[in-house]
Amino acid sequence: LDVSSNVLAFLSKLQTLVEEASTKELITWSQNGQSFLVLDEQRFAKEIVPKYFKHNNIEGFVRQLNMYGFHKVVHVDSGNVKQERDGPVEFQHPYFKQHQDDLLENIKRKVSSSKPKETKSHQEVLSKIISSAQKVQIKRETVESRLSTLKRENESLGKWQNYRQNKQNSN
Amino acid sequence: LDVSSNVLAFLSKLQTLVEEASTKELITWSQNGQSFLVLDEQRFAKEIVPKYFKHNNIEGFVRQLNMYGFHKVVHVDSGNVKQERDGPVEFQHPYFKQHQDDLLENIKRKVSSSKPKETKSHQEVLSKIISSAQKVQIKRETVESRLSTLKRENESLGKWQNYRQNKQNSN
DNA sequence: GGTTCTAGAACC
DNA sequence: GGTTCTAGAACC
Repeated sequence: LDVSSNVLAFLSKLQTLVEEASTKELITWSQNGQSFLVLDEQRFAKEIVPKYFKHNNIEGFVRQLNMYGFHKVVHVDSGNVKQERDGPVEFQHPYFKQHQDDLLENIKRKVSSSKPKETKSHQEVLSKIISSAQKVQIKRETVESRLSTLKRENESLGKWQNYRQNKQNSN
Repeated sequence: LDVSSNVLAFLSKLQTLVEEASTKELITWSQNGQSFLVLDEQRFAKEIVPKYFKHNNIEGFVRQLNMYGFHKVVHVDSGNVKQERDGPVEFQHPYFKQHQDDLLENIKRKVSSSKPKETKSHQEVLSKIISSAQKVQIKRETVESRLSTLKRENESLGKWQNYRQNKQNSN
C-alpha cells in the first residue's frame, strides 16, 4: 500500500507496470497517453503478472481493473465491433493518464458490499410484507385479549346462571 | 443444433471434443470418466477452441460451461485450496459422464431470464413469509369467529341476567 | 443460443 | 484488499 501518496496497492503496481521501461514490450501507455495497452496477454500473464500479483492469469488482473473502474476499450472497425485475434488489449480510466499522476487519487475501488444489487427493492418488498404481517399479528393479539375477557365474563355469567338454575330447581 | 439427439449445439461440440482422439492431448475425460480435463488452457484456447467456436479464448468456453451448469473442480491439497500454476483444469457436470450419453438430455442451458440470480432464494423466503402470514391470518379468523360466538352467548346471558334482575327488582 | 465485458460473492 | 469461480447483461 503506497501510503505516501494515498494510492492503493493495485494502482501503484499498475502505475509502475505501465511506466516501467523494462516491461514496455508487454504493457505500456497508448500513443496519446489516454489509455494503456497489454500487447501480448499470454506473455504478460505468464511473465509479468506473477512478479506483481499472487497469480499468473489475465482474469485476475482484469477483475482488479474492473474493480477500480477501468474499462476495456472496444475497437470499432468500419461499423461493427471486431477485435482482431491476439491483438493488443486496451484499458482506460478517466483518472489514469500519462503524466497526470495527480488524478490518480480520484480512483476508488468499488466497495464489495455484502448487499447484492437488487437487495434494496427486495428489502422494500420484505419490509412491507413483514409490516403487514405484524399488523395482522397485533390485531390477532387484540382480538385474543378481548376473547379472554369475554370468556371470563361468560364463565362468571355461567356460574351465576347455574346458581339461578339450581336455586330454581331446588324451589 | 443437433436435432436428431435433441442435444444442444454446445453440448454436441463438447462431447466431440472430449471423446475425440485427435484432441486427447489437450482435452479428454478424466481417469474415472466422471469429469473432463483441459490439459493446457493456452494451447487449447488457441488451437482447438477456434475450430469449434467463434472465438479463441478460454473465457468464452468457461462461460458456456457455466451456462450449462458445469462446475470447475477445485482441487484441495492438504487442507487448503491450491491450484498449481498452468496445471490441468477440470470441469464436471452430474449429467456429463463417459459412456453415459443417455444422461446428456438432462443438461439444460440456463435461461437468460430477466429475473436476477437470487430470485429463487428470495422467492423461497417470500413464500415462507407469506405462508406464515396466512397462518396468522387464519388463526385470527378462527379466533374472531369464536369471539363472535362467545359474544352472542354473552349477550343472551346478559339479557337473561337482566331479565332475572328486573324480575327480582320487581318482586 | 453464442460471445464479451463486467460484477457478485465466497474465500483468502 | 486480492483472487477465483460463476453469473448478469448487452450485443451479436
